[in-house]
Amino acid sequence: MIDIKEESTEERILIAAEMVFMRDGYNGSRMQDIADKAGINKAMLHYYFRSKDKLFEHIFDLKSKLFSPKIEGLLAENQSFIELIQNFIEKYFELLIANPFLPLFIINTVNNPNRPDFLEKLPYQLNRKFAEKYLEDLANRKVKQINPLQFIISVMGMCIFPFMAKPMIKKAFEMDEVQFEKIMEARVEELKNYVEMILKP
Amino acid sequence: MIDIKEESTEERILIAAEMVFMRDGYNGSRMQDIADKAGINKAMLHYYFRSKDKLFEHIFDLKSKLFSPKIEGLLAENQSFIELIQNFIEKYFELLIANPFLPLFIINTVNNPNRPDFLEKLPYQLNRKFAEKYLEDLANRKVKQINPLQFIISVMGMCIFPFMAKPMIKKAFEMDEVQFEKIMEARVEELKNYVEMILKP
DNA sequence: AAAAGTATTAACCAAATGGTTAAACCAATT
DNA sequence: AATTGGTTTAACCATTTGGTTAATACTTTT
Repeated sequence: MIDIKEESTEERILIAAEMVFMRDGYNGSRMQDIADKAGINKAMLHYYFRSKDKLFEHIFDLKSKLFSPKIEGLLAENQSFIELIQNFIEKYFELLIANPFLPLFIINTVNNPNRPDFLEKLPYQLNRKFAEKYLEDLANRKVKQINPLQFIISVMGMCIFPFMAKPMIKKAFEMDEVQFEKIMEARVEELKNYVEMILKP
Repeated sequence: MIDIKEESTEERILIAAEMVFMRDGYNGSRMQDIADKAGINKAMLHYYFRSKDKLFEHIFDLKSKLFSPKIEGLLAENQSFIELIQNFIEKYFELLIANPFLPLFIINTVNNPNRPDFLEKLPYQLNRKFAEKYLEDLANRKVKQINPLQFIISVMGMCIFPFMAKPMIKKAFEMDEVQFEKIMEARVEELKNYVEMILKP
């Protein structure tokens, strides 16, 4: 348990709210729970953030930016599509290992029919840039012909799915937490190999 | 909207509960909402199923069996590991297209820390049988050497992920519902190709 | 037809929950 | 020291929500 006593009240609320919302989702979260975790009175939550909705929106805004990561850094170096994807997998796994609840949080929020506007907040540039780079390399015969849309969805799925299905995976393969983490670390290289096997002409 | 007026009260409750629980999750669902959809009094829900918990458990029991599908049928025919996986993808997509909310429902339930027992209810034989078959084919040099555990997780992820990320995918690639469904249908062949490219020696 | 069992309803209840208010507290300013 | 502005608290409020109850309607048995 992190000690959040040192921070300012507003920071403590944000840290507590992030913990609770990420773990329990909007509907499963209780303002009292957040207040307790922040070590403050429930009224303070409304003093700093007017309502549960507004507080949630604040957390979502912070977290949603992480989900489709900025790939400017990846694109900067003049690399092939295969290298680009492999690089993406590496960076994305770092993020997911640091934020294992992020996928479920984002996907649940975005699937909530009561909050269609939240869908707009996610950054979507990434997919187009991937597709562009793919077509460029295809013209130069540096990659096999596949459907880039399907391919990108596949890569995302292979990265994200295990973090959402973690309890099932642990159970199915009789793993403890440490073993699971080891598997996730090893997964990066495995996926990079798959990418090569699928794309290399 | 399906007309459920013809069915018995108990059946109508189950149909309504399935709709609501699958869409809104346990915490997001309201007993009143289920009662309204079933066209009955709220007290009837408690008359037939003692509590919200029990009703939810009933629905989960029915749906959880679908998630890790029986592969006896697939294993019966004496086929290679590659064919087995390809066959699995085909059958699994049929299921997912018919039950697009199933993955999110199961994964959310199983990630709920308040209900650790629900994790036990899922069928897990499938993974072991896949691994066995893989090792058999590996010995006969019919498949490349990969990590079967990582591979199975990858296949599951590639199948399941797009159904959970559907709102984001539609938004990112500016698709409507019909286009999305077409992409999902086409996805089967694409994934079967990936499997060959990864596994064929 | 009477009795007995089953299904259904309206009204009600208690707890939980998001949110408000008015007073108290505290730090800086004058 | 008094004023002022922001911060914090305890108590309170209204609504929602899962669940109950007692009476009523409907079916089946005798």
